[in-house]
Amino acid sequence: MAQYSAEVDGVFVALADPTRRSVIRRLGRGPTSVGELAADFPITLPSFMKHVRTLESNGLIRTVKVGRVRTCVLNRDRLALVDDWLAEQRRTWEDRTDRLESLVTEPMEES
Amino acid sequence: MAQYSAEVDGVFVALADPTRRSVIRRLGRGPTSVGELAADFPITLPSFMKHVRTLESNGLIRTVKVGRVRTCVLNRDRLALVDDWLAEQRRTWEDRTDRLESLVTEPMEES
DNA sequence: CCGATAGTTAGCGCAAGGGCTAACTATCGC
DNA sequence: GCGATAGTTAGCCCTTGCGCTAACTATCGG
Repeated sequence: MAQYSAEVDGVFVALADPTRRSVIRRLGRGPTSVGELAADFPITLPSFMKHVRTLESNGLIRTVKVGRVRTCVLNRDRLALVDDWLAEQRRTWEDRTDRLESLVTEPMEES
Repeated sequence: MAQYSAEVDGVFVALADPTRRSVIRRLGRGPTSVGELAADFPITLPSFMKHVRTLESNGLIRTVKVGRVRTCVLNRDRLALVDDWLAEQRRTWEDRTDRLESLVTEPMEES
């Protein structure tokens, strides 16, 4: 039961927000300043910064401030945790026969 | 900007909770009744049911009630959305050179 | 039919999440 | 040095999420 990994949890929590997922996508194209990133979203800078902090504190991005500009960089390694999690799922369900599945495969009316 | 897919969003939101991820893992081993699932967690049944509903309404599991027992089944297809999302990330960042990355690769002191 | 079992419904409490404004700090450019 | 630019801090609001109890419904078993 359980197997609570705070790391994995943090990553999933960070990815649960569409704004943050968009930031990740954007950063896939290369490092970008906070201001430039924020311009894509209809929220205020302070609100946006919270997302940046969340992403950073969960390890999905790194940021560096040079002068007055903070630049964000994607941390791909961390996304791999999601991959690992998915892989583990697959491993689990490949280990078993699917006989029982058929019992409920055809969707019936909800009670 | 954006590309808001409610489906993808729902899946990530559902996966953001450790209890729900554990349920997914468990269901990887085969269909299981609500009661049996709930026994693994230190929360009350009604609380647990909310997680089940969340998983179901986001398409990660299906459930069928037979007599007084509700049985849950994993819906693997839905997990594939996560896979797709990750694949898209990789596609994006494979399309570019990594020159800029080095600028910030060595962690500096936080401001 | 009656008690036990398996979920369900209703409603409540509280902490966290995501948004905002206002006001402040720290460069940069000239 | 001064104004504009780029973040940052502080504090507030409101909704949502996740947990709980209490009480109810609906099988199942005998």
